[in-house]
Amino acid sequence: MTESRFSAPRAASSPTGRKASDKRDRILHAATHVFARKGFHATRVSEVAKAAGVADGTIYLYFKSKDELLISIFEDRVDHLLEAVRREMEALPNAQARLRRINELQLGLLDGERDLAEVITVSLRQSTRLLKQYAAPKFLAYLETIADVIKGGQADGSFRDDVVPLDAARAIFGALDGLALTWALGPAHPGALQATAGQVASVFLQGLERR
Amino acid sequence: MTESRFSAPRAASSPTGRKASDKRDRILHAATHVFARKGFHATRVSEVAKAAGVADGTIYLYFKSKDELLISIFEDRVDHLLEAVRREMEALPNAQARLRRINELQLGLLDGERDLAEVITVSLRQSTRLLKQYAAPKFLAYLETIADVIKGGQADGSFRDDVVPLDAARAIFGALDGLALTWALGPAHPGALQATAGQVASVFLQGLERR
Amino acid sequence: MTESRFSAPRAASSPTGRKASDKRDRILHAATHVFARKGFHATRVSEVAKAAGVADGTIYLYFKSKDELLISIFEDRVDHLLEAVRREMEALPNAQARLRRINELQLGLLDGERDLAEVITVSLRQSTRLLKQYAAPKFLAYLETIADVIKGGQADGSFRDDVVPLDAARAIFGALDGLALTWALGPAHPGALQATAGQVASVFLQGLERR
Amino acid sequence: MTESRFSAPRAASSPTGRKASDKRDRILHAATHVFARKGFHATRVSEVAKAAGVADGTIYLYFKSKDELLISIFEDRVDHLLEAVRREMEALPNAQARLRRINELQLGLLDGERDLAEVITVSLRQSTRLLKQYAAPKFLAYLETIADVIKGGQADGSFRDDVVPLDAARAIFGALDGLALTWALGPAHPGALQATAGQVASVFLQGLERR
DNA sequence: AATGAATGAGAATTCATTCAT
DNA sequence: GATGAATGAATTCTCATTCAT
Repeated sequence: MTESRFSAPRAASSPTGRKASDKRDRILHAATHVFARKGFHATRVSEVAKAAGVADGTIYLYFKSKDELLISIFEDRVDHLLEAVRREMEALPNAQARLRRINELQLGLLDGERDLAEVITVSLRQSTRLLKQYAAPKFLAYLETIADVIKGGQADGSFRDDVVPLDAARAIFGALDGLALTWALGPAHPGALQATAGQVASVFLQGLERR
Repeated sequence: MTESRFSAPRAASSPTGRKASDKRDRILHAATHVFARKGFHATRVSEVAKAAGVADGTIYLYFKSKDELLISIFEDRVDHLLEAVRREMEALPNAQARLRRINELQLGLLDGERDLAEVITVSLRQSTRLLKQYAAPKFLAYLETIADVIKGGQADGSFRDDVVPLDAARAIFGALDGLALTWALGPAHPGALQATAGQVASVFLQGLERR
Repeated sequence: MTESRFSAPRAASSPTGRKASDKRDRILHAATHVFARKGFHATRVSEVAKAAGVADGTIYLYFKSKDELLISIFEDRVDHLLEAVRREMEALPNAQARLRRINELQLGLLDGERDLAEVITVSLRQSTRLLKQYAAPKFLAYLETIADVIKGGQADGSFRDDVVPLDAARAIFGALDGLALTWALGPAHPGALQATAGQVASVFLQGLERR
Repeated sequence: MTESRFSAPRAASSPTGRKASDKRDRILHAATHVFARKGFHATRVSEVAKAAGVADGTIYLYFKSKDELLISIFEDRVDHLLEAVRREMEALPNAQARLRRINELQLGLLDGERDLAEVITVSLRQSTRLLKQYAAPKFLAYLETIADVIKGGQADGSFRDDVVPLDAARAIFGALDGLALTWALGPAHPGALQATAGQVASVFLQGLERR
């Protein structure tokens, strides 16, 4: 019954069209929290609604289904990541620097956000549909961005030619995802992820280096 | 509620002396197979029964619940797998060879344990309770086995000292897991995974190499 | 709960002097159209709103509920139809001509009342409450109108005396209803129905003829 | 909770395979009764289950959906009708006798069964899917059987050539259906339907007669 | 008056589990 | 032990209706 618990303290930004997206975000945040705590399947839609302070039906105004809700958490994050990566890549001098930055960005987005990390690494795989979606356009776009960096390194002669860029991209994504998983499952150490990112980058860079 | 592991007459009884446990194994194998294909939640108990060639109710003579069935796969088989990995490690001459073998084993390329590898990769994360209660400790044990290989390599001077073994293990696990996931979900290209596995090992080995 | 027929200023108000009732009529016509197409239950209130070019909530300014909307179609329009049928009957010279005209009218071939005829045929039976409470009496009144035509034919000696007028009316209604239903459900063949209507009339007329 | 209320007093007929179809019939009868009373849409599946003395889920062992349940009532009846009509047709001397018998059979099947008549004439049209099904194979087969009788009459020169047999069949079916409808809506008069059947047949026969 | 975002009661259906045979 | 028909609790999603703007 209590209205607008998150009524957005973010000051009065734009005059119009903020309320609606507010609600979408509220649902998304609530879902991330509850999914992380109980797991996707064990969470009832009504629990998400309650946590978001909206009616059950309201969720379906913003998301087609419970599955879509989970997928949206993932895609929203990939969107941000993809945007950040694309924005920064050009400014960096070479493939090495780019790969390092990708590592930092991917882990940085989860660092300090246990719930999100848990959902991305654990709940995400609880939805068969999402799993199929794992090869979804947005995710693939991200992998291809990584692959492009590797291709760039191969083109300028600094990276080995014998690795398939897209497979390497998958391995890098997976490596970072694996770190996030164990981090999410273990005790919380804010900043720990970022620190590790440098090491992973270092190993991969040396591993990809042309001899 | 009644405890029921139904160890079953493994000695006397029938001519071959293993009839009862036969059925339990059949169910376990069938479940591993079907879970690997469709995921734990998407699989109906009746599908496991059908695949095992028994009636639905029969499953409940051997396992308390669907969850217990998944847990039993872990209890009965993951331990063996983990033990096998450790035993193999010892037999191998150096850290490089060991890391390569880890690659092969995790991707289930040998031993006909492909389904089991997939259950671990896909179904593992589908039961929150299972994940936290059973899988997490074993998962850590597995990671430590990998970490030990890396420590060994550092000790004998072939691997870099500046990487934290457990973090490297997490990254390696994640990289392989990510590849296996992509592969398990897409159309089957048996050869492709094996080739990729070799590449990943090569990258990691070069990446970990002491200069 | 509040009674609300909102008769609306039909005189003064706007330049054209019919704005408010305009909207009520628009909704009523839109509903007739959509109900005719999809049936009462399968039609969403929002679909009626869209077809009428008003907001969902606006419908509730003019009608208490979705059911009332259907009832209003009957109240506002079926009476007119029934009256029109009766008026027409009087103007026609003999029972044969009248029966032919009944055929045409019921099949909604004239007056642009096709949708209304379909609502009566299809939606009529979809609301049990509506059927029993509103439609049944009017339905009987309609049957009696047909029966009166037959009685007239018997009185002037052109129709057989051995058929019970009301039963014949029921049969005629049913025959036309059955044809309309088949026609409404299948692909539209405007000409085909008209041709069929003529045949049915012809058969019934010959069938009722006194020898 | 109470088991087997209708446990079949029909004596011990066949040794096996009677119980299951018993349950199907029980559900079918219960549904006919409840649908007739409350209408199809207003009836909850759980109400049918309760009336049949089975669990909600049991209904889905015998019928795919609530819609299928309604359709099955109709189709079972059409099956009986079709079978009876086909069995008898050959033995009858001419098209006139056949058409008379069809009339009797169609109405006779409903006479004395108010619930069934109400479901067939009213509830049947409450399901959009069923309406589509109105052109379903079984129903069409029945119409074609009637049409064949008419064709036969045209072939031997006793019926008019200018009517389309299938349209005439629809009109005849509709006429009988219309009689059943008003009978179902009005007060109960057992035997009334059968009596009327003769009149309708007489009108149609004279109407179809070649001059 | 008009809007349409939000509501939340309500219902069909699924499927793990049981138990009479 | 084995069966599989029957169970019924549990849950997503829909959609008529409301009401703040």
